[in-house]
Amino acid sequence: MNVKGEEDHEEMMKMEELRRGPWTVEEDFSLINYISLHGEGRWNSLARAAGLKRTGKSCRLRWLNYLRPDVRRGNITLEEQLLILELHSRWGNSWSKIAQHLPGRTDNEIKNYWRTRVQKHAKQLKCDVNSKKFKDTMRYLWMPRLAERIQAHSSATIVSNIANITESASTALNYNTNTTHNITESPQVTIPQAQATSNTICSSSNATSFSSDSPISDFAHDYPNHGTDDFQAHIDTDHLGFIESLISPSGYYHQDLNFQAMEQNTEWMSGDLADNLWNVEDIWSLQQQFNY
DNA sequence: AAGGGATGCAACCGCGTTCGC
DNA sequence: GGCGAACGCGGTTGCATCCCT
Repeated sequence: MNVKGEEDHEEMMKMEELRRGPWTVEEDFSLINYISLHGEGRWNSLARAAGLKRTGKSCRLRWLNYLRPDVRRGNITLEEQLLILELHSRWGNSWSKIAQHLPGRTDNEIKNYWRTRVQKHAKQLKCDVNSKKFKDTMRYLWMPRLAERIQAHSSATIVSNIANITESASTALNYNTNTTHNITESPQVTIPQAQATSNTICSSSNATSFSSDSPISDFAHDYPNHGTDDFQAHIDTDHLGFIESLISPSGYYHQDLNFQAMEQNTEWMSGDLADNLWNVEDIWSLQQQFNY
């Protein structure tokens, strides 16, 4: 065996010692314990020092996506869904960038959400997730509906509080539905202008007439930490301003869409969020009104 | 009850970037 | 400035679980 061969063999031996696949409780404990004592970083040496037969990469991933104390687990909330849609429309698949604006959520989690939920619906609609058709469907149907539901769920608590804040903040931010404004340090939440000149912004005639029967428990489920400092802290004022802007009559419903008829005709706005927001048949029939 | 497809998510991989020597 | 190691990101895979027949 030549020198190169020996090196390869040694590398293989090292590889054989390394564990892969799901982490055990013992491994998790070792990693948490080590990081709590010595901090994170230098992942390869950390893995060795902690006695873990894992690559540094694997340790880093396990820590960031699962073991970190501030990782927020559980269902993606309405608000988070709305934010993901908006930020994705702005930045595309920059998951880590998007994740920075969803406290406690990891890029991996957001990526998985996008792939399993959003792309699934694009597939069902037989259109590309990056197509104008799909983006418009998101923008003019899904996002306003999410915003409506968020307000319906939280009108007595969060949004009313935030609305006050937003109102005062909007002055400082020179916020209105036709401008952009800052979210934390960088995202510019653009309030869409309904296809520029060809489609004008219009109001929904009965935008607040639904979802009021949604059980309050939904809210408790979606916002398990609401009311806590932590939760309040993660509600960015500007995010809520953005949500408010999506809600008619100041929102940006497509003028050609007959939402009143749709709401009378479907049940897709009530019940479980994720499924009912995307009643494919309803959306598809509405899409015909886009005159593509 | 079983088995096969669908789904969701944790984990891995490859590659580009950053850092430190 | 060059080089290797470490880091971070987006894409992909593998597997456990769920659901339907």
